[in-house]
Amino acid sequence: MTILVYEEGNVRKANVKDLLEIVKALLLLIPIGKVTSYKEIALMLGVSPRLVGRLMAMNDEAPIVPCHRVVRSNGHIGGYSLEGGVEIKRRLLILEGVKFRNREYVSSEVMVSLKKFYK
DNA sequence: CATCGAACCAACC
DNA sequence: GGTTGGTTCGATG
Repeated sequence: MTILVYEEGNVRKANVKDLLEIVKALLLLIPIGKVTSYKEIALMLGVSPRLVGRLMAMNDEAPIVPCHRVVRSNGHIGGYSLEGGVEIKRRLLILEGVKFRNREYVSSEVMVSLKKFYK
């Protein structure tokens, strides 16, 4: 369960459980009607975007912890492993006021950087 | 814009 | 050990 994390020029150990808690906290910072990307979170944590996706899937408190507000870096809606799949994800986002460019992509203006809230 | 291949990395079998 | 994802990037047309 322990993995390596690249942080501020150093490599340190962390376990997936801890990362999951951090990710949850980050997700709660995303304003309603906005989204962020797997990449953004991956860069902040120093892990691979794929792992971020896995962490989302491990989130047992969805949609209270809004893992549906995370999309691909190019705006594509991405995936959703919970009951209902991407359909539910899209519905939740629309419900929150997220604008879509088309069925698969959110509008670029709803992407928000989490770094603003960091530090 | 769309598709493709490769790198990604812990979980799962 | 091989496969599988809630991905990304660069190359190509």
